[in-house]
Amino acid sequence: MTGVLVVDDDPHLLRILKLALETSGYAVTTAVDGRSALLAATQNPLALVILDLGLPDIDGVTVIKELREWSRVPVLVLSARHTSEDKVEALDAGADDYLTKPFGPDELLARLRALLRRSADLQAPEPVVVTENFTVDLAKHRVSREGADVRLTPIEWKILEILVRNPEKLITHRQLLTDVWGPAYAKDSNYLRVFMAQLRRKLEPDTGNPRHLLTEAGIGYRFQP
Amino acid sequence: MTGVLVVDDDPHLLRILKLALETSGYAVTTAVDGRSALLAATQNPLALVILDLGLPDIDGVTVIKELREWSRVPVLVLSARHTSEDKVEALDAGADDYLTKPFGPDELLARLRALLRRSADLQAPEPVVVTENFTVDLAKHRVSREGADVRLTPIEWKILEILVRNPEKLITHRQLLTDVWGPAYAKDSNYLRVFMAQLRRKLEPDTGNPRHLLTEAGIGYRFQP
DNA sequence: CGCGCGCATTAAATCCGCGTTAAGATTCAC
DNA sequence: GTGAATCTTAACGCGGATTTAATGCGCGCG
Repeated sequence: MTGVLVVDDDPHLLRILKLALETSGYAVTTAVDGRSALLAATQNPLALVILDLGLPDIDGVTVIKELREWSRVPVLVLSARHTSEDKVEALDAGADDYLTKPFGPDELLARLRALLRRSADLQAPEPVVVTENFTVDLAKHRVSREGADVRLTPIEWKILEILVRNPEKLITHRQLLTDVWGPAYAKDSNYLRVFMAQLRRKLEPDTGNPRHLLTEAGIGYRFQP
Repeated sequence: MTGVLVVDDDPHLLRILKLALETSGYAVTTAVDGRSALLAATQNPLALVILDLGLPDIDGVTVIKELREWSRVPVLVLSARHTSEDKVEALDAGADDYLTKPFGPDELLARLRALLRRSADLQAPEPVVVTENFTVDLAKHRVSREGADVRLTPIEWKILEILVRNPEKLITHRQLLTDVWGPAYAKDSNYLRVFMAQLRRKLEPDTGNPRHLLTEAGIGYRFQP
């Protein structure tokens, strides 16, 4: 089943969209503001995001940019604003399509199909990441080591997921902190140290010499498959 | 250079589009009907097709379908028809985007960038700077020399990043100091000497005769790829 | 020729971030 | 309400990164 995240602050429109999408066979999760949208995006396996730009808490373009820091999921923008500047800004921030209200449900669904068709090309048919010591199944929210399941707490999972979704890429303290605890905690990296230690204790054979969850002193962490 | 095929039966609009695209740095080929469009698509290496639906010989949707028989090149449709049915038909035939006339050139270019960005993911996502002695991967925050990773400290990385992001450009002491240490340190260039020495020791084969990290006496430093 | 200036290089001293642990605080299930 | 799991907070030692200082080199200039 294809997972779609719909973000809109209008509960009415949200209901309609959810219904229409579910009727067409998509698995829909919803969010009503930017913060919870970004949260939901880390916690669900998504094939596409439908994003209304007019959100109560964060500017929609900012949501796109933050999402693009670590995800390439296709983003279809809805907006009441129809000037060229608005469209250019959203598209250049990382959106894939821009649909102005009011719009017909048929067109929305067709554009959605077009985006999914295009991104199906690069959908790595492997939501499972394997290392010689442990395996991570993004879709199933599961981690196992030597055949046995490893129990991860929510925060541990979230950190691991962000790192694993960006193999070999250096993820900064700032990004991890804001994605897990919110922007208010962007400075305090003590949390990270504690939880990275936990993760390594659970996943690394030798916590003193980590082979997959690497520290980049002063900057962040990196996952090495 | 990115190749774009523009198909439109209106010579005036065709000229305008060609000019706008070439100004933006694309290599443009043109066609005025469906038959020659399909022919041109077989003969040129294309990154994208801009297709007007109102063609004299073949129906535009048919053109898309025929093209899709053998090519997955992104197709951006232009059309004067703005009903849902038209859009759905074109998108489901294989188009990636549908823009109704009249449209602003800015929006067209933004949508085109969005499509190219998406399809670029499929090919080679390598924002890497290479010299004959070392390579710098900005996205992954990685530097390697002769295949082996080079460990850089945060400050070393920051300096290198600034230089590498501006190849051949002269960066002043002042700019490097303020970007790395903050405006308060804008005067003291001793820091820079120490760290440039470190960088050269790690990256240059002959630190006495640097080939890539050059000193511009009295002014600043320069990166030469 | 001697002097001063800016740069490169090195080594020592200082400082800070990291990993680690463990003790409260909080949340959640029942 | 109780207990277990999880999160927060604080403290400490270590190693590496940054800072600081000292030295040598090349060049222009008096």
